[in-house]
Amino acid sequence: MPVARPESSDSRIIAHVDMDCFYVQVEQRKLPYLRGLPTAVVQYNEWKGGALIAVSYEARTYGVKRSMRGHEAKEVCPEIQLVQVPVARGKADLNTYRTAGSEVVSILARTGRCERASIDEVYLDLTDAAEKMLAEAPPEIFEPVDDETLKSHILGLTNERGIDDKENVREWLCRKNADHRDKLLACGAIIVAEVRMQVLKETKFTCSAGIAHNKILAKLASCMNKPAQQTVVPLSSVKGLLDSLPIKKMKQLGGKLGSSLQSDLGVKTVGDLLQFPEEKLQEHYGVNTGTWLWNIARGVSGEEVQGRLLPKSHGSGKSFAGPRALKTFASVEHWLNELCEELNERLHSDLDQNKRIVRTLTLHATAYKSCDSDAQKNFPSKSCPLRYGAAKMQEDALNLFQAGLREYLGTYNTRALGSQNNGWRITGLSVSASKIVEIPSIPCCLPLDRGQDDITQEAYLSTLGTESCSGINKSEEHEVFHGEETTGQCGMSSLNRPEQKRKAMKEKLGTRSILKFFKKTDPSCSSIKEHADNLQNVELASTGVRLTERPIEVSDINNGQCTLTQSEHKEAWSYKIDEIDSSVVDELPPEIQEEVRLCLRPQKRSNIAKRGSSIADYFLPTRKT
DNA sequence: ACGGTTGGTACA
DNA sequence: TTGTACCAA
Repeated sequence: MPVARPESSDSRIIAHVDMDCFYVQVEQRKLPYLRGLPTAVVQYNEWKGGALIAVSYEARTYGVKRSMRGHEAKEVCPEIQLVQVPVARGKADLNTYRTAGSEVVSILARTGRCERASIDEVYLDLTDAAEKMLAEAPPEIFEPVDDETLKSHILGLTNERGIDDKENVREWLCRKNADHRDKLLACGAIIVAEVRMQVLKETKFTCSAGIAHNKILAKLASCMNKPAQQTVVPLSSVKGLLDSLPIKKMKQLGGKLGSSLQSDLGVKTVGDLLQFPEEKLQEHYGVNTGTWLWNIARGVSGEEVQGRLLPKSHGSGKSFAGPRALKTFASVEHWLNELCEELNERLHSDLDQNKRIVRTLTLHATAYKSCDSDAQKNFPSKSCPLRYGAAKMQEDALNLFQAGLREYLGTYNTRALGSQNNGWRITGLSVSASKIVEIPSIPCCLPLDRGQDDITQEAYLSTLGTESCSGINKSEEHEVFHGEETTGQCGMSSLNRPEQKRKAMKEKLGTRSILKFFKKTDPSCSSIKEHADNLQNVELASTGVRLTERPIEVSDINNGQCTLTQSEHKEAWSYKIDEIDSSVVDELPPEIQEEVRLCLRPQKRSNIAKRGSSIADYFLPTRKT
């Protein structure tokens, strides 16, 4: 539960952007004849037509739901178009959606501090941009005519004179005597409408958005009017909104905590929460959660937009339902190998594109014992330092599994570990990589060792050659995603980046792009500074000149990951460098080890000795004290 | 014992 | 720190 911060008096302007049935849109862009048809994306299709994971709005009108199987969907909507998620290595492969999500993030990030909340959701802190707009071009003077802005939904706004709805919204946006915070919200709405149009223009994807004074209200609002619409939450509407809102609608309260509030305290709506003193809530749910609940009831939430464009971990997993549960050690090994191959590939993409290395490998499994009475225990997750290369990861993952299985089965039953099954079943396996550290100055052309698989390695090297090294493509891509680069800062991409071109593009452009209101005041997100430092370039991007010059396509982005700005590297590096353990460096692809070591300060060796310095120590049975 | 897969956070 | 649990979509 996020820590509440009531002291921050929420006069920020926050937006939550939510892609509309995102996977469907990705498939419809790829297959344009699907546009306008009832469509769903299904994962696998062997069993009952596969599981729906995204449903178009046309299909929803037939009652098609995300929880359905493909066959059920066909029953209620016979003409529904079912598109399958790509499969690689016997499992669902979501890379195309990751890539598409990154396209969107890279556009939204131009507006201000940006947090990638999921593959298809983003938070934006538009406070600075809104304040700048209000100061320099307030809506009350430069009346917005933009249709997308006027289609906004303003919670609590009534249309008493029965005039045209858009005219009604325009009047609200332009009120001279409005509260300062309402004026900022109006600016936020204009900014969000414009950036949503830009997303549509550059990606062909629609999205919906909520604009409010904090994250939780923005999130709440973003799904109130879908698809392709935006909703504003003025301060004056908050109480009326929350009073009758079912408690489960609030983010974080859709699960057990929400149920507990309902059953234990009789709280049905957020408004019902208001009766309870903070102390009471703390007694029931702990200090942090109690305070958080007390604030949420009042529409207060101080969580900041994180300023993070990239995921904090990578995972690859698969479930083995019912009869497909794994019974043999060999089958577990097989699937771990597949999962590790995918993970390894994604880690190398991250290294390539973002210069990030990963430090920890974790194995999760779900299991049950058919005969055993001791059904409570979960299969324990296990982790160890991550060694790059598919073969090493496979070896380590299998060892982690073995360690977990021993613990899961208990000491008496260890003889059952042989390849014969002795009652245990594995219904889920996943490997994940976490503790990602950004590293500077890895030359982008280094041929990285991919691991053992020749085919994979070959494919990798070829993409590296064309995409990462010399090609025009790559430098163009850098230009889209990077801001100005700090000179002298381990300048890797300055080599092949056409700086001159930027300057040449400084010509005068359309007069009133709102993106010019982005300001550099927030030190916590360096990318904002960069964009502010390059106003002309930002304007270029926002006015579609870049688009005209070279449209963004799916193939422009390698593997579902955005590229970090250089100064983000610098900032992260400056305080994370000391944390890199030399034993981790040992496990990097040999070619970059030296590179990384050069950047390490006079070693501060610390915490490798706990388990011993050998990887093998991580797989021994955990000893009791 | 099946919406799957992928991700995030809080806490002990 | 590691491992668990919960949450979301």
